[in-house]
Amino acid sequence: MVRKTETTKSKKCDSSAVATVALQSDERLAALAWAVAHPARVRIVRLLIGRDSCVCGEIVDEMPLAQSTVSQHLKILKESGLVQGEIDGPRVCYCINRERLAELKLLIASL
Amino acid sequence: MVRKTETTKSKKCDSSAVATVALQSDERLAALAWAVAHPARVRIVRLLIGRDSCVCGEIVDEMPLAQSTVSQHLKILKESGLVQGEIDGPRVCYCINRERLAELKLLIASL
DNA sequence: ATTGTGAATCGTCGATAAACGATATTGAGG
DNA sequence: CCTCAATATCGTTTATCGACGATTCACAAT
Repeated sequence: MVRKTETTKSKKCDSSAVATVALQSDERLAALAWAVAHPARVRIVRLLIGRDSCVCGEIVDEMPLAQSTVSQHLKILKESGLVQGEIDGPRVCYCINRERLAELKLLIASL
Repeated sequence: MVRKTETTKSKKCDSSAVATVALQSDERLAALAWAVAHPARVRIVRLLIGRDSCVCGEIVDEMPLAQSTVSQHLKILKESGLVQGEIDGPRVCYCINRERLAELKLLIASL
């Protein structure tokens, strides 16, 4: 009845060393899945995959969302690593990080 | 500069009829990804896949979380369809819904 | 150096997730 | 019928998301 809650509270950062790898894998998968866990971000990812070359804020034009909102989603996608952004003159070109995408696919496929 | 925000506000439920399928696919993928977008839920899914047969609240024993919290995650997994729960006597057995899992894999793989 | 445009950030708001403890609920068995 | 154990649900708290408008930042080009 006492639930091993202490495990969470007392030693959050150092783990038991045994299942560490699995846990990290869980978090890795969760993080990548999280990036794609919103319709708008799925849409963006699809857009970027479609145009093999990079695109910039024309993403905004393709979405029924405010520019700032799209920018937020792009930020999340960038943080997950699924998307990369390069500054190209006055605008920013985004493109898919194929490696990360492959990682996501692998992690999901090997479930 | 006026952003087509109206699109969202005025006609949220009926879409242009063209990209409807794609949009639904986006939401489908997002919903399934969402189920797996949390380490604890990834863990649970892995547990259930591991034990091909159903398991019950021994899931709780495997997790450093309170019983109620695990129950919440299970609820989310159930709502996504990834997991099914059957009442088996005093306890509840959970098992993976292989079809949904396959759907998730397919949707991700076909990105 | 100034301006103008595309993009990121800030601040806010409402909604929802995540976690917990406490309280219901359910079904087996005495 | 009552009890016990396993789950689910409720209620609360804190943190985060998602969306927006407004502002700021960065860079090319004049």
